[in-house]
Amino acid sequence: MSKWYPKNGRVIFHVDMNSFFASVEMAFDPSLKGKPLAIAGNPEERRGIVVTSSYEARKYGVKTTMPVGEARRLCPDLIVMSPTFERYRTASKEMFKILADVTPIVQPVSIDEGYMDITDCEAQGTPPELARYIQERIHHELDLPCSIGIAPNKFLAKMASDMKKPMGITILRKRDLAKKLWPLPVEEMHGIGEKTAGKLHHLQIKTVGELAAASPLELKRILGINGERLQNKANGIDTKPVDPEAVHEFKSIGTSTTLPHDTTDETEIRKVLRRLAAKVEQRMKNKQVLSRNVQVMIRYYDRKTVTRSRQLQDYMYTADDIFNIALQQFEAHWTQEPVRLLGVTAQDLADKEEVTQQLNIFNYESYASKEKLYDAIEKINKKYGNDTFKSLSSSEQGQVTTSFQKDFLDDYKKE
DNA sequence: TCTGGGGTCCTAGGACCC
DNA sequence: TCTGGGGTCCTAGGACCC
Repeated sequence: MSKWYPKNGRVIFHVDMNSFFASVEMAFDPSLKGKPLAIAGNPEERRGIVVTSSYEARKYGVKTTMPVGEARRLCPDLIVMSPTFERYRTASKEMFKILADVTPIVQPVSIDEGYMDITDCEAQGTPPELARYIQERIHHELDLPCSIGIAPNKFLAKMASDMKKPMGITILRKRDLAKKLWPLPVEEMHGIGEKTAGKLHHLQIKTVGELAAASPLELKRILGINGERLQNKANGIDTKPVDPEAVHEFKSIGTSTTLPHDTTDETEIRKVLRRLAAKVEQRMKNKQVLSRNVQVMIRYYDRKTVTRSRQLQDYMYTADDIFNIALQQFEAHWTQEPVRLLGVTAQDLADKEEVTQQLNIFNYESYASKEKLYDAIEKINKKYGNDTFKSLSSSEQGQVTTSFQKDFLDDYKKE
């Protein structure tokens, strides 16, 4: 067992659910099992692309992001279903519960995959035994297939989980690199997409092994700092820890929608923006965060896409605020050309609790006198409209005072 | 029937301050 | 009158991933 748990090394798992959405639907309705199934948006609303497909469908060449029409041509018996996200979220939670039974060091990276650091799980068995245990529990309890990669770091674990699907368990050690990793084409490496692969091909770098051995200066020239990182990964070097907290650290909350038809109708656009803003508000409320930056995204009929954002002085979260800023940004930058897609994103997020706490010193109790408070309310109403302040909860009142806090604090100190 | 919707990270230029 | 260099913030866009 000791060979598995090196003193200075780590043992990392990457757990990857196989064709997750399709598998969840099959677990929910077993009559779908063994059939070619695709989860896709509604073609009538121009959202008709394949999100996930079952292995049976993949045999026909059905692939993710393929338009439904094309998928049907390739596979006439294809069953096409709309996604039911509630089901996927529930299954995902159950899956992560099973992982958490093994170790608290679990980092979810998306709805259907996550990393685990099992270095300190020696008492529970060898890594292959543990992987088998996790895979079987997910299979028996949730009726879902997954693949697991076992490696000394996250990158290699990720590459490993990809090597055997479905229901694979793959060990990728440093000493296996030459045989298992280096022969792969660069575009199969996590972190290398179409553009980067193109640039590498230009330098006659076709395989991961060639990337590992390439000139660091050349790589830096064409890829910048990313060149060094990719080369390190190609050499099996990745020091990023499994971070269980990462999932709580949101950077943005956004939503977007492709319109059923391209439009230049401002009334319609306003309606859509309002709806998107309401959705963002709801999701911010669920996560208890405030935002200080709103971005609007406009995709035109020709798929040309622009984003315009605005940084604010104060944190906000209401649909009205989000909508007003988004609309203002839209109106300031729209070229009048037909719009295909609209998006609204709240950025520069902060924990509501933390912001409120910071503001607590500016709440009623802090003011030297009632007069001081009335004075503050008057100022706020003047800026935001009469009775605005009264209609807010105390924590919201705290937020509203942000922009005045400096004044107040100065006055307060004077007394 | 051409190409959805949710994100993260990085870069680069301009404004502004010292 | 001409003019450096560092740091930070803001904004827009690109690349990538699932």
